Amino acid sequence: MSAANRKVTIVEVAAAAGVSFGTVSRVINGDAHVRPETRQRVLEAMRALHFTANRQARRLAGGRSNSVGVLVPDLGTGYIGEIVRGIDAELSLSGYDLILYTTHRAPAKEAEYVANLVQDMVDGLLLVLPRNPTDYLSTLAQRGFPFVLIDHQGTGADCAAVAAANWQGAYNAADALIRMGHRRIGFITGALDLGAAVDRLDGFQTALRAHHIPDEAELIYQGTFHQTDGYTAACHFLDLPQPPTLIFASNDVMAMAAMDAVRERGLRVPEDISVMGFDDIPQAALVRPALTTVRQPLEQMGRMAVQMLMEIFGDPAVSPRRIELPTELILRDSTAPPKAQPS
Amino acid sequence: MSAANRKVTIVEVAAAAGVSFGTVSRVINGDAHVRPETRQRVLEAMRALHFTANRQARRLAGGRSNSVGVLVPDLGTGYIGEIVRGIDAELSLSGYDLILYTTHRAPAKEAEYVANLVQDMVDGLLLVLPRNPTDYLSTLAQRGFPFVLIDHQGTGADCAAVAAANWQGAYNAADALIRMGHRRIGFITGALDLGAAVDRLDGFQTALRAHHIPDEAELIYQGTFHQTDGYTAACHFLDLPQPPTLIFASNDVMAMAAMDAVRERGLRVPEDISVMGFDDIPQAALVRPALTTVRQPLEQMGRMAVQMLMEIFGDPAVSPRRIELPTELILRDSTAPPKAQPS
DNA sequence: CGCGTTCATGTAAACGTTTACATAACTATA
DNA sequence: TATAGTTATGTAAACGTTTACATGAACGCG
Repeated sequence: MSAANRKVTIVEVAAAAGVSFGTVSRVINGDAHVRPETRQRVLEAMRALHFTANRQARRLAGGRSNSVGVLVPDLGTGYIGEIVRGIDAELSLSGYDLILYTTHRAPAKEAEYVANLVQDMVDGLLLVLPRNPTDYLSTLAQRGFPFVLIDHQGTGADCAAVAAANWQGAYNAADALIRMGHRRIGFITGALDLGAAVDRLDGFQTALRAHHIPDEAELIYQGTFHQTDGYTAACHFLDLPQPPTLIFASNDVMAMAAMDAVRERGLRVPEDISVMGFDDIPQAALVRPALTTVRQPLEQMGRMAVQMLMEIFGDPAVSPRRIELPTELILRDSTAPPKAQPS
Repeated sequence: MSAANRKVTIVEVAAAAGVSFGTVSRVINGDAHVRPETRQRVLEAMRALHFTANRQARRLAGGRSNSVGVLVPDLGTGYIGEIVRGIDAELSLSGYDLILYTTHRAPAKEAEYVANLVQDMVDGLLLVLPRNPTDYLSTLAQRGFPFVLIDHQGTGADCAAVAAANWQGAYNAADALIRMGHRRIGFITGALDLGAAVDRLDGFQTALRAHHIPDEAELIYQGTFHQTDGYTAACHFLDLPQPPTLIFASNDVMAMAAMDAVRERGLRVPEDISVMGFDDIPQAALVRPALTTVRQPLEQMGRMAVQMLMEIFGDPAVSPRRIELPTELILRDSTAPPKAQPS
């Protein structure tokens, strides 16, 4: 109501409530040693003065800042965006603030810098899709700083992590499409320095083997998860003497680009060739034909990561778990049984 | 190299460099009063010790935290994401960190709380699409706290702001499509408590008038920018005795939903009915048929806002400007001249 | 009824900086 | 060569909290 011109501090609240600032601090931090009636008085004073604790000072003095840092590689693909949505939603439930860092600019060295920097700002860290995190992960772990990895198939080191069942998703999808009749499948990999990409490729190849389909080199195109790869990969496949009947891209973005390439050749999806992706980003359902894909529970991964972090906050000694969330094949309109089946 | 276990402070750097901590502080802040050779020694010590200044302490002591807060309503639509991308890119150029707050949870009152909270955390604020900002805007302005509004057609109060030429965009688009032959156009509005939505509607209606086309109530559907509105609006229009030949949605998300509705009726876009949107979010180009739309320079709006903020940092007394970035009609495949033209 | 406990509250130091001020070391001037 | 005027550096207080410790009041027990 009244336009307090300066910042309201704990001391002013104390004065208003007729107690010392120490007591106010105790009330804020929920310390048990404060008489209910005193607490009430303090609470009222806080409300009346529109008091909000200064997080800087809090954290500096050794308390919690009630915010967690989120490191993401970028914001471009929609894929990250979904994860962040989940994180944000869950975080706000717990009354934490989100501090977002994009690290697309940060090669090797900057990583440690960022980690360092972030450390005295936030209570914990959420690392989305860390690229080569070995550098600072050890530092973090060793200092006992709370963090959880999202979508990183790590070195197996015992870090708290949440990921999607990439291998399983790729396997199941390939299996289903093979049963549908496809035997020549062009696969576009992701950036193979990412565990997720390797897992998807591996799941795919295992399904092939399970059906006794030979693993032909010309049907594996090495991509990097970027849109352009989808386009060039599709061109490569279509130029083959015997093109595949299905293109399976390691993510949706590449799959969509592949569809464009197919159409540019005057071919139709899925009548002439089927296309599928991985991720189920929002636009996968919007694109025409709607994209068959493997759904990663992106938003839920974010939520889960936050929950794990809160668990760690509660008990720092808790042994780090790695949670793998299930993926699900989403059949839409971009896939169909192959039209001409020689076999 | 060496695994410093504790946080490195200014004092340790001072010891290593053989100077007092005051001098180190001066070096950090680029104070002129320090001998070049001393500065060199301090710099080396900082590097050797992997020193990074503690932002909390810095800000608490009255300095800058080198981070700016960004308030967004949510992260869902892709529309906001683009703006944030621009902000992030430009911010990192200036060496600032981004602190992201999503306010979807924040009705009326929380706004002031958030603003208060944020204030002692960041050096400045970027408010994306503030809903009813009058509450805290005055507080902010009155305290001389630096901030700039993004995509808010305000009360005309003199706040720094960047926006897109919504009126012009809608006018030009409508004008172009009318010249293409459309005379019955169904318009889906956005949430009319948002200035942008009003401007688009107004631009559209003005174009109609300019071409002496009567403004029929049944051809204006009041939406809220959400996907479902697009669907129901399209159904409404198609059920009309004389359906429009073009549906003009106030954003891309509604336009895409409208296309779905059209297709469900067994009609084809654009052969049977044209559809267009507004924003040019990334998926607008991906969707089939690719969506005709009005491009808002989303990313650039973010960049511009940061630049304005930096300007304010540089000289707080600078008089607040309102910048309106031009919009552009992007003709894609979802629009075509109307097929049967009675007139 | 007095003394050791327990519980509520006040106090002081610390967190890592910045900034205003004090001081020491130089210059330049007369 | 003494002296005022700079310029570089050191020092102390402040920022708004938390936390360990000190104090004082109330209470139960023998």
